[in-house]
Amino acid sequence: MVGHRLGYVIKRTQQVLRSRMDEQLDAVGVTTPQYAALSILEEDQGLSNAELARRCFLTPQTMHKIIGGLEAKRLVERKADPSHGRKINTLLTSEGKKLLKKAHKIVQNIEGEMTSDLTEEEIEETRKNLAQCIESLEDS
Amino acid sequence: MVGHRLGYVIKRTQQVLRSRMDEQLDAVGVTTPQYAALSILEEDQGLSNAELARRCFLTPQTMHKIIGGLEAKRLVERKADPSHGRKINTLLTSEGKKLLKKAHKIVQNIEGEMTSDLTEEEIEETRKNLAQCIESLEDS
DNA sequence: ATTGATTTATCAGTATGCTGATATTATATT
DNA sequence: AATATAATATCAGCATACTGATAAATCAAT
Repeated sequence: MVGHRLGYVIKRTQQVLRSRMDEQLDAVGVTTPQYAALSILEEDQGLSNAELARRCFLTPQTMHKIIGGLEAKRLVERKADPSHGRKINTLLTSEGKKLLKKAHKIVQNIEGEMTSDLTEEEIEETRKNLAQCIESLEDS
Repeated sequence: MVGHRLGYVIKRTQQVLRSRMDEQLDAVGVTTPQYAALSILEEDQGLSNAELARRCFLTPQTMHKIIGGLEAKRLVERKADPSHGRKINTLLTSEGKKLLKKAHKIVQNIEGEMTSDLTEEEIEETRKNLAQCIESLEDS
């Protein structure tokens, strides 16, 4: 039976988590990937599309579309890099910053729900083991 | 920092796992969701589109497209249910069955790589904790 | 038996996420 | 300085994966 494999459980967990996030982030009008991009921009204002894509582990083409959506909603704005003829820097607008505060609360809440029946040790153990899985997959 | 949260690590693990699967399943000509659908069909021949969607936790609309792709590759065939005027049952072709055997080996191999630096106890612990996460999210 | 609710298949539209392709700018090499 | 390499932006196309909508068949309940 396929449902017993660790890979299956990882996939299913991500799927349910993503579903909850999309559901509840809808209240502030963004999707989960859009939230992720905004969060990275909050840590590092003015990243280019290519840099943002690398931070989110996405292709530049995918990130280009995500930024397009955020721009249409006026949550980010793009300005040509003064010291570079090709880079276009992306910046959070004040609306974007405001929205992000609400979004963070929503996501923290979901994460809290998710781990509500685990001890701190169990959470840390799981995090550590999954990090090891990532490393092993990347080395292979 | 966002990179420290359990939800982030779950997402990243699933992303790398999916990437390895897409990469290596390409050798037999299927995508990861197509492989998943074929695997369910192997356990239960002749499921309808709606039933298959529920088993894979996908919408019927999404599954409809996936089956369409598999049908075009002659890995499955669809036959009207004799005792039902609307259901269309999906069955693995002999090519589908043959391909699935190779695909299973590929996926088992990747899963083995992924967990190669974990003990059986760590794998079981991780599986159990993630299953708890799913339950908590579903209850919320 | 007719009505009403559910199930199923499937069309259309949007948002990811990928590969492939192209053009432009920067950078490194000679 | 000229050329090759790399980085960046962005177009197009395909495969998921979602919601919304519609039509047809089944089932439940009077």
